[in-house]
Amino acid sequence: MEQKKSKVTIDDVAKEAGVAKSTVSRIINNAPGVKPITRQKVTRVIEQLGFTPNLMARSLKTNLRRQIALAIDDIRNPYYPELAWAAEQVAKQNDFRLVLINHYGNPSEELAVIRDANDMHVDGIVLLSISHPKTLNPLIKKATVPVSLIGNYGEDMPADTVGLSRSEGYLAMDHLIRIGRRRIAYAGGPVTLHRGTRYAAYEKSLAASFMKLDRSLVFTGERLSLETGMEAARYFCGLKDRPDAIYAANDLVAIGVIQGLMELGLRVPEDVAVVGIDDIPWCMLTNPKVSSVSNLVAEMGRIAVELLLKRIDQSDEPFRKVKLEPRLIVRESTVKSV
Amino acid sequence: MEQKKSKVTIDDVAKEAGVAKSTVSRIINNAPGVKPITRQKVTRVIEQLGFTPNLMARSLKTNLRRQIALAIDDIRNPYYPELAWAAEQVAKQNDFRLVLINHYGNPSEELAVIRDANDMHVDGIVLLSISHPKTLNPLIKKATVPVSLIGNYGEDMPADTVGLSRSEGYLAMDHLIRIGRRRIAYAGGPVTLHRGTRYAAYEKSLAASFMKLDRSLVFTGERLSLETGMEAARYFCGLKDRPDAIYAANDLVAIGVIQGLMELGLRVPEDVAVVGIDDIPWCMLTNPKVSSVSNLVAEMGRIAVELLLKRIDQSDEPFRKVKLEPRLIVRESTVKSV
DNA sequence: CTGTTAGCGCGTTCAA
DNA sequence: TTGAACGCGCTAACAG
Repeated sequence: MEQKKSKVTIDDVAKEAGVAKSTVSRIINNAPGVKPITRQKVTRVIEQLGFTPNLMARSLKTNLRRQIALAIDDIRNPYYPELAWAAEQVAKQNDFRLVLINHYGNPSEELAVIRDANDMHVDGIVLLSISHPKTLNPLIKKATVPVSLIGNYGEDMPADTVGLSRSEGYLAMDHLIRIGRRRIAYAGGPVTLHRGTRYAAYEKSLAASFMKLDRSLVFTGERLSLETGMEAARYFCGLKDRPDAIYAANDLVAIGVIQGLMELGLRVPEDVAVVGIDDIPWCMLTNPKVSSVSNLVAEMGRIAVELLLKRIDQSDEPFRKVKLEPRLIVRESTVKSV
Repeated sequence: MEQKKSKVTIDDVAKEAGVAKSTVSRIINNAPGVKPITRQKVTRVIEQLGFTPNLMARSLKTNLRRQIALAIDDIRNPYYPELAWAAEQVAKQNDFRLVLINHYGNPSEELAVIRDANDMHVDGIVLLSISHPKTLNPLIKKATVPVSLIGNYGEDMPADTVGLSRSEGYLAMDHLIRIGRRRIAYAGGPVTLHRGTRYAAYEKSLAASFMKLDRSLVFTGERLSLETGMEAARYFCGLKDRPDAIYAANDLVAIGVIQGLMELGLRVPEDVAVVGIDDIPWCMLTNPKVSSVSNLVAEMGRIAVELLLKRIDQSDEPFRKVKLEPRLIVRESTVKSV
């Protein structure tokens, strides 16, 4: 009765059914060439004994673990639950489990994820790298399991990749310019983040519209957080020549900016239009609701896992680089609601 | 060069170093009784060959996988990232990984998690059950790995448990009553959720204050969502005798209620005070910020994992039932900001 | 202090 | 169609 921890093995089944364990093995793996009679008999015994194969032993043989890892910087970032959810969905559909790893954007931890790949019971890794260390490439090459990357990396990465066809920033900037804003400011974190593409989009968009870059309109805080946004708002309001629009490096910053502006008595979007990036769920909860650019995070998670599973299954195809088109979502922080 | 997938084994190391593999085993497990000289030599070879032990084989022997599962209903619920994060932290500190499972509050899926425990590479399960099926108890008894429960269950659950010392609802209701509100409404989902404790707190608190229960002040939607909150707001505003306070079953509902009320031209908290439960991060982003009751979700996650790891390590101690005290957090949706 | 040996539970030849 | 035997890579006795 109290055999809580005792596991019934394939041998127990074989003995009980009066067959060899290889026969049982064939049956649990749906292998052909087993007389229906035998199959039925053994199946009954399996039910009866409540046998389930020991995956550890099986993995040792097959070298397949039916698990993949999802390595992101911090699940608490509102950006990720959608991603993790989508990834887990696809994994589950294929009878894989998902191991969650937070690497905190710490370059060494990001690398450790790959290096420790074989120390984990995983058949592959979905990695979203923030810092994108230069050593990533060689490390992936040496990895014992395939890696699927989310984000935009160099073309030479030896991994399947799903990213955006162009920086979300261009859509955000285009939008601000198109609604007639002329003094557009940038609020973000260190420019190295996201490999600078979000900031680069700022400079390039300005140039493309023949607007000159005003360094005083660039605010960079420590992290992409609400606090940074609020500091940015205070900073911009202190300027003699206030911006009439702010392009924030992500929604958290955008929301902080909006709160900061409103606390200082400014109206959004009338006085200052604000646009963010990521389209996190919070965008729809604030007042005004935040215009943002969606990078289709759930879609990326889904595709990244699909690519990974495909490669685990068959690893000799050329690497695929999937590009998604970011999508502008106009809400109330840039255009007065009708 | 292109040996990406080939793994060097303990035998390779042994051969290369000219020792027996048991010696290598001792070294990688930091077992005592190895001459420093030998240890150094072998260590060098390990480095050189880039050997890392095959965990599958090790697990097969030790029956320890160094992985635990975290089963919650849906990671997209804003309530959970904190929990998942805390759980992963503790796991990582103990050199365990965390497998994420969404069971969608689906009773059968909740049960399947436990039933499939041995089909997963996990040493234990942290389970947060929403529906709390009656068959949970016997299933946990039969499980092959220990289970650690988050939430409030019966005292007879054969598992370590971390829950709250009393329903968060009492704190919320106390608060509303104490700030002088007399017509307090309830907005939530099906009363069966959370085993009804959040609604029960509503009735009991009213009774304890000698306020009579008015059925017209109880609104129950389909799910605990923003939409439900907005519907509730519209419903309550349509009443001839409007409530002056609303106790929402969770923060999502509370935020929806607030949005709904404000769209209808009511002031929060002046006309109607609103309090939620869970203290999700969003509470601090809205305007007004939402008063809520924190159930210390990160703390619960941390403790649940600690209890689980302790039991994995030593399974014969009596089950521990940890109770945490929920905490009221007063923000702007109940008391006018100073 | 180190080597030899025997499994852990399963999949997979190869014979029968 | 089935069975016997071997080995995946590792740990854990037991010798030496």
